[in-house]
Amino acid sequence: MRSRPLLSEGDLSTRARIRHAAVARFGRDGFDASLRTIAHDAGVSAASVVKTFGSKEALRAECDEYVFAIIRDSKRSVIAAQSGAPGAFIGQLARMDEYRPLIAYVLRAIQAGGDMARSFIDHMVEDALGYIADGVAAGLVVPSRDEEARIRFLIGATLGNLLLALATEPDPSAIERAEFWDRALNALTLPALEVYTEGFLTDRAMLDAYLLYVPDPPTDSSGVVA
Amino acid sequence: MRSRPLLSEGDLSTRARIRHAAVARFGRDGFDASLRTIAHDAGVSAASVVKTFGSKEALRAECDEYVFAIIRDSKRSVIAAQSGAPGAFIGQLARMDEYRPLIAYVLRAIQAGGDMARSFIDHMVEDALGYIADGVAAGLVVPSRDEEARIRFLIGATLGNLLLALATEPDPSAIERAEFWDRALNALTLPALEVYTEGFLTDRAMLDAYLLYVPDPPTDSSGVVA
DNA sequence: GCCCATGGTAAACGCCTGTTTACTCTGGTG
DNA sequence: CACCAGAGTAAACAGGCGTTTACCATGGGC
Repeated sequence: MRSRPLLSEGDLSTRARIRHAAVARFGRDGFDASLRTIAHDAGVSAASVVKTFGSKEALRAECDEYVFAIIRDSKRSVIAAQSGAPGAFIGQLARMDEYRPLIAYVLRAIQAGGDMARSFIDHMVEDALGYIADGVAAGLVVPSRDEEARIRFLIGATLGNLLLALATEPDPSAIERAEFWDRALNALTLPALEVYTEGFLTDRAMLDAYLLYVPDPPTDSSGVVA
Repeated sequence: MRSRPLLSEGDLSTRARIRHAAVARFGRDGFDASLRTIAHDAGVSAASVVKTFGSKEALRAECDEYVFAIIRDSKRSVIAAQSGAPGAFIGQLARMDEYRPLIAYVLRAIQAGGDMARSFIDHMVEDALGYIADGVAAGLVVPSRDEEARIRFLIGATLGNLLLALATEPDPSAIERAEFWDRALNALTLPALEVYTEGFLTDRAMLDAYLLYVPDPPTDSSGVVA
């Protein structure tokens, strides 16, 4: 019910101002960003950050929760656009000025790994399992021998390519600008649509050989085949 | 012409022993690993590392060069297996005990970004441009409207998925064990072969809409479309 | 008018980092 | 033997980090 639900700079409590600065700075520079830098961004002292949140780890946890919640909500808004590849909604959000810092934060969190990365990806997988099943039922999507493994692969392809774009970008401030995301997403869209629509290999030799080698698609959750 | 050309533990000069320890430790823990840890692994003092290499940055540079050179050479050995997706040879190498620390190192370097990551990926792209063109000419590979963009996407899909597996692995020592790579690679192989062989979307609507929206495939090297 | 809770800070603390300094040991040479 | 070059190290150093401590201001309740 807030009039400007995301990152508004002006009339915020100290706590919210620090959190805002932390999300932006973590997204820009990664989680090695120092408390003093964040404090400076927020216009307070480093001691004040610790006094407000208890510790850097607690600040990080609150940022995680904050960003995660907003992204989760926003997914419902753009869920109509979820007809494409799993993970593509990240790209849609990154094109919106107000969501861009949050997407940067999410990518940094995935890059850093840990529980946050795992649970975020798991959440995307669970989401995708639903609407991909719908796509298959509607005849829009080719069925797979292991739906979850395919979804993890496709999400990994999208996120992984974005991660690579992030890691190989020389200018650390580029991640804040729309131009960076336009460039990264445009480079991805055509080849992804090509490969997903027209395939990449013309004959089935490799797939059939692998299917022969591996007796059956796995039934456990990890997609591991013996 | 060395009898054991890669990482042999025993009869090495101090310089080689430190470099060996550094490659292994950087690959396991990333480049934040401390000089003291590496020195301890190599059985020397931290001062000795600096005295031998000049600085941590110089040690890192020598490790980069060393690993890069070996991977580059080894690619020629497994080039017969390069019939599959771009970047897949990384997976082949990771299954070999002697190359596994080097692959871990490369992934950490890509994760860390910077010049090393860029030049390594560029090198893979250049390689793939050649043999994918052959595949297209032989009728084994579907042609693309922008070959380089497709290759970057496919390489990013493979490397990105491995990066995600690395980042979401809770046990930091798992990366040294064959089981981790088997798990990660097995989870990737089936869905990749499926999508590359059978496609993912059944109709051309999205691709055609995008092709209509974007006037022409780009001719510049970056794959950027306006 | 007093007083205490609240919110904030400057300065210091302890720890870890890469690096430097001063020193010791060892082995080969004139 | 004398001696010097090279390899190696322990200990100290400077700087950055997250965090703690002691302190200051401000403002509402008795």
